[in-house]
Amino acid sequence: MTNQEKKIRVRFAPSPTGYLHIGGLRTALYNYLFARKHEGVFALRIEDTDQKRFVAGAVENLIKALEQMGLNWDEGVFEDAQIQNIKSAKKENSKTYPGIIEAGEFGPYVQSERLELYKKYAEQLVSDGKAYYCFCDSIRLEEMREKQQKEKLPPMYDRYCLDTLTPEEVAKKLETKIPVTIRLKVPKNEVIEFEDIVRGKVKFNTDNIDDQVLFKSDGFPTYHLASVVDDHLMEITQVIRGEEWLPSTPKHILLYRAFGWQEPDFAHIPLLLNADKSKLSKRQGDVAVEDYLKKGYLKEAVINFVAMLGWNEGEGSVQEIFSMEELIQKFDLKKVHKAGAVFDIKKLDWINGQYIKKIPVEQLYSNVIVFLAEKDYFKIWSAEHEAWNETEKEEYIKRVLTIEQDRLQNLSQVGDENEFFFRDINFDKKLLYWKEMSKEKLNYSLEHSMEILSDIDWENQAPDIAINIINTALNKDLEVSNTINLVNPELDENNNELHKLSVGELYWPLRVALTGQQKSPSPADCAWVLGKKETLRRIENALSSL
RNA sequence: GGCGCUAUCGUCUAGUGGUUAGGACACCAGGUUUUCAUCCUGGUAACAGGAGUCCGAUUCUCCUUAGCGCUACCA
Repeated sequence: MTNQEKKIRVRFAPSPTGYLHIGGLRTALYNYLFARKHEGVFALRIEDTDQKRFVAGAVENLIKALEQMGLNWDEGVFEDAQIQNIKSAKKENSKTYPGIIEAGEFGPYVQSERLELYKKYAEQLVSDGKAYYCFCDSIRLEEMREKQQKEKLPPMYDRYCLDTLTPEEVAKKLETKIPVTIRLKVPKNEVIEFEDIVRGKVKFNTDNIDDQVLFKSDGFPTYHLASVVDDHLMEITQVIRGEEWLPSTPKHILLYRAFGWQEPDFAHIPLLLNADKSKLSKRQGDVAVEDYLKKGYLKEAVINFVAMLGWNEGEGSVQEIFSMEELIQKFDLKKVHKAGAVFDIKKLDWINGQYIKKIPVEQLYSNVIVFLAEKDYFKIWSAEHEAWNETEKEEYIKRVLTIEQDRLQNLSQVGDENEFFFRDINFDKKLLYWKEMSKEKLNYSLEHSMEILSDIDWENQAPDIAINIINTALNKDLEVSNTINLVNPELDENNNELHKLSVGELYWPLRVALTGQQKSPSPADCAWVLGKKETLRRIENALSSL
């Protein structure tokens, strides 16, 4: 039976190193889409076989981020809150991670809880003559490699322990508790060929493959052994993973063969790249999914963006925006690209804007609030600032705006590290306006922002003006009663007119809701002056008044 | 160094043995806009190079080049 004919089972198997990498998200997404499309199972397994890299809370972070992005999985590791939705009858608390629950028939799903298993299989390979014990220490290995490099030879294990040790010597050494590893005995001059779903035929000669360590002296397996054993035991049918694993795939195939197991299908998806085409890294921007969420990107937009990096439906399609349902329906591993894709944040911004336009106004208000609150620059709603009195706030505002002015004047000197700051407050446009504005005008908006906000009879004025403004924003064609519905979705949940309000238009109702005025500083700035509590109160009040 | 993968506008990509090589982002220009995360119209811009197969190659083959990945008791 081919893997395609079996019940489709795929997995995302991250190693918990702190956070969910954006590239990891895409790998998880492709697995998820493939599983859902074929009505298969999507599992989450934790590959924590490197003790040195242990990071507290990483597993929890991973689960949380995946959950936040709307990728739900069927078996593997879960957090408490998710577990009621999981069908599997078998649920157990993780032995290593407090608060983590493992559900599914193929557990444990945490590799550090499967050590005995790997040991058993590694030893089986030794007794079958497919692997061997190695007692070489790191010093010898290092010297060996140095020598090989000097001689311009590929650095590979020289089989010292296989070639020189007699079975008796091995047995003796085993008893003495000298650190020992188990290495795969890679056959000589054999061609390993396999059909990769995205790349087609790929060939490797075993002469270039090192006798990989399978089982480490600390009692943990390496990735190679653990993933092969687990994928087989968990009945994984397609291994969908990053391209960086392509060179080690022949090792894995050798392992499947040594065990006499059927290989899964492999799909090696292209890398995500920095602007300079190197593998996407922390150095050149955010790589953690949670960072993007924090900046106000919508999860739908991030998913949409990441899905299109290396895949599209082809056939001349010009569609750019896909819902998760559409992605599931249209996703095809064969349409995944071979070449890496540069992660271009500008396109994400645009996609995000498309999604912002679609979401209901009411939700958008809260989104704006979140967005404002998360601005790096306007760190205004911390406990510290909430406690400030008006004078302190004014002082602070003036100070910040002065800095802003300086920054504007020195725009050309600002380096890449401030890109985020400028993007967030749309500096290109702001710069133009400010350049044109006279000093007095600038002062006007500064000094009067406080005045406006304190003087107006906001309670009475705001609602009327809001209706007017919104009417204007909507091309003046709509009845006032309609408009009320637009702004208060609860009155008519099916009112899709809501979607007609554009992002820009949102600023007007928001301004009026906050200030009761048609002319005022930016709503963003007003919200900042008012503080989070008051801002929310005024928005709610405006909504209910309508 | 060795092995492998990859190669269409700046970026994400569509596409074909014969096309004005299409779309989107970005960019530029113009317009719209009561400042803001508005909108509209238009424009610039690509088949890495060289052989071969063919009447014809961006498309098929080979080579070169470039980029990237891997080359650990990391994953």
